[in-house]
Amino acid sequence: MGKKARSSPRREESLSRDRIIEASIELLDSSGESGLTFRALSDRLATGPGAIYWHIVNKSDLLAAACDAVVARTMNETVVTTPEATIQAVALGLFDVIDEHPWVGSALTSSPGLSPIVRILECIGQQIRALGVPDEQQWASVGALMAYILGVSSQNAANGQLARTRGLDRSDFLEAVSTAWSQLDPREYPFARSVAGQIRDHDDRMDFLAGIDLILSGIKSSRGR
Amino acid sequence: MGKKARSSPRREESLSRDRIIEASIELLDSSGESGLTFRALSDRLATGPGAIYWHIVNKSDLLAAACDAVVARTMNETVVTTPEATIQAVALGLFDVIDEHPWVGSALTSSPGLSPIVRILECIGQQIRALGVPDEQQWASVGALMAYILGVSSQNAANGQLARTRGLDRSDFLEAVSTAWSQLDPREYPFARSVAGQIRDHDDRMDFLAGIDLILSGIKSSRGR
DNA sequence: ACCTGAACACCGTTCAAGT
DNA sequence: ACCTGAACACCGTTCAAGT
Repeated sequence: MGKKARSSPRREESLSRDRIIEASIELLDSSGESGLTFRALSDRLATGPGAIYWHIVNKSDLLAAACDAVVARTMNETVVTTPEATIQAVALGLFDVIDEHPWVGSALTSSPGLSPIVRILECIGQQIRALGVPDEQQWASVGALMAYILGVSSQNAANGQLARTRGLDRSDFLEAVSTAWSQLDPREYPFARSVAGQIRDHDDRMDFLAGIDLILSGIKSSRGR
Repeated sequence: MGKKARSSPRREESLSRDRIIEASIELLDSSGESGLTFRALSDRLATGPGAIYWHIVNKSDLLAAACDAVVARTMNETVVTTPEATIQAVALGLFDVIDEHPWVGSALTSSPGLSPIVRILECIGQQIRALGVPDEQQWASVGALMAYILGVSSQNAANGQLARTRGLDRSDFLEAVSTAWSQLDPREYPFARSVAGQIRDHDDRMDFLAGIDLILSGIKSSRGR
């Protein structure tokens, strides 16, 4: 129970941008967005807070870099087959990374460096092209898919975090939302009340894929004009 | 040039939750998310930082309340006509509020109180029902539309903020993104390069509406199974 | 019941000083 | 060239004390 019995292992390698980013990801995963602190980070890296600034410009740069690293890893893992299957695969891949690393969701939207966004756009864009979507419609199609993928994934991850904050697991959380919605004023919220039941026992990933198919079918049906 | 010549007008009314939320919105609009501070807020309200805690539980509650107030205002302004037109109207309404109040975008995603989300879901859900979408597809349809609307609007607002940070107007910013993309490695980023030209002179709001139509056509085409 | 404002335990960031 | 760690100017939040 010694005051501070060498909590972190003695530093073996010298500091580097990559080692800092790697440690940041671990910190973000274990303690969330608010857990990434220059003090916590320098503790883990067995150095002082000032040292980090030699390799990283500031906190938002650090967050963007961590985000890019995680996204790049996922994009590289995606196997390219048919356009539809590839889009589904990359969508599910992103859904799962964001679920595993909830901080990626919010970091992506406000990402000052655009690189992770461009990575995703490129991959989806190539498939949209392969589908034979005419030039003028490519931008809107890719935009719709990306907004959907990132939007739903972020919301899903935010729900998961919110649930965790309240000490519930996912199904307890959905249960709570479901009953809250079913108690809304039926005059003002008829629709929310009517879908309250559906929300309880649905599969987030399946619904997510159903939405992708919906958008893909919209893209294909308006392809011939 | 007196040290501090009564910067804020003397308080006339007593403090209240509504007055605090109103002042928070002004502060968020004028100085962004980082401008909302208990000290800045209490200055503007001519009181001490502790007083605010009598009416508000904490900062995230305050942000959620400000967000809800702005969203509720927009939703109430939307005129209901045909389902398609109503969905377009509410989508454009949200696009514009989020453009005007960029902080709403990020606050909506991580909103711990779900009320603004439910407001939007209810409005869109009623239109989806009116379109005759079968029960099992309603959830996915509404989810796709909401994710698209909030996703694109938030991204658009984030771009605007990013541009402002760098002291550029919107078209200068798009110009910069366009040239950055056109300089990407053609082997790795063929698609991004090819759409780089399109990004320069496009109308964000028009593209946004095109995406809505795309999703609506997907919803309608899969409606009969 | 409502407000005050000092105090606490944090932040990100800087920078003289070291090696 | 790279690292150290004290110091600065902030935060959100609490709470004894006032009215």
